[in-house]
Amino acid sequence: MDKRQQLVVTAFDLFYRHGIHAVGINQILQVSGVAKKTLYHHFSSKEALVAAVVAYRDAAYLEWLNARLAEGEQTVTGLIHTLFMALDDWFNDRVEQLTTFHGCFFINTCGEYGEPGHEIHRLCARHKAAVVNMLADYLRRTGTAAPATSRLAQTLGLLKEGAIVQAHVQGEKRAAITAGELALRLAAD
Amino acid sequence: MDKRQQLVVTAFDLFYRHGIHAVGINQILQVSGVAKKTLYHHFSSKEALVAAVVAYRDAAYLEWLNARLAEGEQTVTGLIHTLFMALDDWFNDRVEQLTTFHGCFFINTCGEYGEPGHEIHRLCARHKAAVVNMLADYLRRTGTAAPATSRLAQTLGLLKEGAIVQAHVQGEKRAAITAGELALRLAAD
DNA sequence: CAAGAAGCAGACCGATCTGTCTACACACAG
DNA sequence: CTGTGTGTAGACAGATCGGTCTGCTTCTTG
Repeated sequence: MDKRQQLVVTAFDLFYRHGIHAVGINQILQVSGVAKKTLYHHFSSKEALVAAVVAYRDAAYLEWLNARLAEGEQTVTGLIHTLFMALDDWFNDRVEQLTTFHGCFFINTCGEYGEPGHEIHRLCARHKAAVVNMLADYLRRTGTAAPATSRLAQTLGLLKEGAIVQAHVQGEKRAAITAGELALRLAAD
Repeated sequence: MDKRQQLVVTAFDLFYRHGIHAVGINQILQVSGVAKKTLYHHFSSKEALVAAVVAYRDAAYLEWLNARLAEGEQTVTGLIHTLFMALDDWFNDRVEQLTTFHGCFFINTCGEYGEPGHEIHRLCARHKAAVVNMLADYLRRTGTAAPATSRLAQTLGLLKEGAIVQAHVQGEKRAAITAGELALRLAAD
């Protein structure tokens, strides 16, 4: 793994656990064992590193979710079941790929970059849109009618965010199961 | 307004807008026009101030929500309608009492204090539990059966968190309306 | 071989961080 | 009258912040 990747992975780990503004550059350097000069060779500023970390998590999360959805049954109910079982695995730390659950990195990050116009905030918004798009794609493949897919994908997204927040803030680790049952009831109409 | 309250209100405003770790003590002092000695007279540390700010927002939010729910129709569907209309007002900045919408302060704060054992995190969890309890209380008064009330209150809580996240991260200001429709469909069963 | 990219350690910069302290002012209760 | 509580302004301390820079090494590539 090259130094750039080492920095991004280490920074993600620390940012995810403690928040972005709570973690200093020097801490990232110490943990990753990379020299300061090297960091500023790859990134023009801390914020550029933050952007790279968001992009890294974006790619990792979408890859994981896509793999999970692809291996499930390709029906509407099958997809919903697969989605919320995947979330349940995540909440209960059965996915090494995503590291220990500390809520949604993108939601947490938007808490620190609250202005909707900020670049970091926009990257987070784009991630959430990408997730809903992915869900819509899978729904479309099941043969659901077009207007219903995007509406259902939005609904699943809303339930997913709600479950993540309840799992993180309240420690309600069964939130994915609950949300999945709600989703099935809503999709039945 | 005494100096202690001035500090808390100013700190909340800055924390809510920019995040907690991004705002320094000196900035709070400058904006509030309070002396540093006075701050440390009332609070033993920045974290003690943070705790007071969380408690302040907790009280303010619960008071607002309670007032809104009380003036609505006391039926299940009436309550759901009232709840999500209130959220819609919040998301679209029609509630001066809550200041400009920047997502949920408690969710944002949990992003910065990710460890579930941390005192600040626990205060946020308690707030979320208090909201669900309030919803359950109102549902109970409509004459709904006991086991159904707590389940429905949890569901409403999940939809509420999902709507808040979508409204903040995605800028989807209609999220409360969407979530309200879902809630009505779920409650109809 | 030469050049440049990528790496190291860490000194250094000015700014800012949380928190302490001095010195003084005013109000109010015993 | 005299302490106590609440307040002011701001110097100060020690640590840490993001970021720059020097000097040196190693690898790769034209």
